[in-house]
Parts: sequence; structure tokens; C-alpha cells
Amino acid sequence: MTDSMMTIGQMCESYDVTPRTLRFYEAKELIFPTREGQKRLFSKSDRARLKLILQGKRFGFSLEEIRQLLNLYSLGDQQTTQLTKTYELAQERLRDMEEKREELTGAIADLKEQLQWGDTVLADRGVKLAAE
Amino acid sequence: MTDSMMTIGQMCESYDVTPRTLRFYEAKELIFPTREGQKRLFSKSDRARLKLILQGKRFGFSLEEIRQLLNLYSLGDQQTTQLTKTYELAQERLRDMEEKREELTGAIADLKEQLQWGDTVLADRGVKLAAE
DNA sequence: CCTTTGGTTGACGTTAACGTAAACGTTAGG
DNA sequence: CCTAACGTTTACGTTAACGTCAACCAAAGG
Repeated sequence: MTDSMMTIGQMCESYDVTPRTLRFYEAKELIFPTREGQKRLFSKSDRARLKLILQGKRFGFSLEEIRQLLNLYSLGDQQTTQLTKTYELAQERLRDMEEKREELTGAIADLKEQLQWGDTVLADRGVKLAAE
Repeated sequence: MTDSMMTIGQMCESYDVTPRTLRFYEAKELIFPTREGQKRLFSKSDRARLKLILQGKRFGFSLEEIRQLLNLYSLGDQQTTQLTKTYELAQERLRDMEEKREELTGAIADLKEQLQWGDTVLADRGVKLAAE
């Protein structure tokens, strides 16, 4: 029942990325596809990691930052020291993300206010907007 | 009382950016410092815009995306058509940001869970963590 | 007058994150 | 057997967002 494996083409289809991107991520040790002969096979784990990568990118994290975070999600066997470092790094990232969320909340509020302003200005000029 | 003007050095100090960055942003038409002779002078408006730029960058927006958003915050005189477009673009961005916030919320929850897991693992190994 | 201090304009260098093209292997169908 | 379809490696190209360096100007202080 090794049907959980996917070829590179299927991966590209599923996650809307190019082969180049997947090979690049492998080279950067973000994912670890196995080989069947020459060809790459992507496991469920690879897919989970890819999801996190794409998510991380949306938040403006660099691939290197993401790579470190990813380790947190697969810390079965590591030595305790390494694990502790990873753990602390993740805490930092968490603070990062919570801070970003705060900021984002504020920015959204600001933007909404501006939009309201735009509303009235456009209304004053007699422009009808598409009802949301 | 034109004391609201700041030199490039003061700007760098205040916002922790390099002169190069500010000149670059000017070249990209993100900010519009005036000149006193040769030297750039940054107004309150420039500062507000810079703040938004730096904020936007933290959320992973490109400078080009930011440039377009910035227009929303200074739409005094524009023609109505242009204004409408800007307005709609801003709505899109807003949806973007709210979506990002959602995602971020989820990601934070996930990460917290993982950290809890790390907690117990480390505890099992007898590692004492710095009390938060 | 001379030298800091702070600013200027090019112009080339750099890093991240891929894109793109060349040249090749390997099944599967007609 | 030929040729698509799908995959591979190697290597150079590209874009964004600045960094870095050289050569220069100008006001202010000793």
C-alpha cells in the first residue's frame, strides 16, 4: 500500500509548483523525496512539509527560516541539545508570528478605515460600487 | 515651522534603514522627498509612507504591491476612474490580509501544539527549560 | 585654509529563489 | 521501431531589493 507516494508531476499538479521548485527545495534540504531508480517519489511527509513551506512563504519567511522550523515537525530522533535549540528557535518564531498577527490586525483596521474614506469620496462623486 | 522635515540621516536613525534604501525607494516612487539644494528632505507624509512600506514588507508584500497600496493613502486629487481602481485594488489586498490572518492564526495554533509536544519530550529527557 | 561630517550620483556586486534551455534516459502506445 | 510523455542533471539567466565603492560637492568648525 505504498500508494501514498507521488511523482513529481502529480506534486506540481496538486500544489501548483514547478518541477524546478521541487528539485530546488530538495537541494536546499527542505524535502527529502526518495528514489525509484532515477525518479523522485514524494511521501506524505514531503507533502506536509511542502504545505508548510508554501504557507511560510506567504508570511514572508525565507526558505532558510522555514527549513529550521520544519525540523520542529520531525524531531523524533535528534540529540537533546539539538532538540533544545530547535525548540527555542520555534518559540522565537512563534513570538514572531504572534507579533505579526497583531500588526496585521492593526493594518487591516487602518486599511478598512481608508476604504470607508474612499467610499464616501466615491459616493460624493456619484460613483456606484458593486455591492459586495 | 517646517521642522517636520527630516534629513536622510535622521530618517535612517529613526527607522533603522540605510540611505541606500531610502534613495532606492525614491527611485521606485514609493516616497517623494523634496530637495533643499541637492539634499533630500523627508516630510511627515514620507515618513508615514515609509512606515507602511516597512510594515508591508514584514507581511511579505513586494515593493510593487506596496506602491499601489500606498496610493490609497494619498488619493486626494486623482481622477475618479483611477481612484476607483485603486479602491478596488485595496479591497483585494484587504481580503488578502484577512486571509493571511486566518492562516496565521492556524499556523500559530499548530506551532503551539508542536511546542507542547516538544515540552513533554524534553521533560521526559530530564531537560529543564528556562521559565518563560 | 584644511579637514570633518553629511550628503550626492553613478555603477557594479550580491543573495535568494527560482526560470530556462540543452542534452539525455525510460517506459508506453501505435 | 519510432516517438511522445515524463523524468533526469548541469549550467547559465533573471528579478527583486538592496550593498558597496568611487568620486564628488558643501557647509561648519578649528
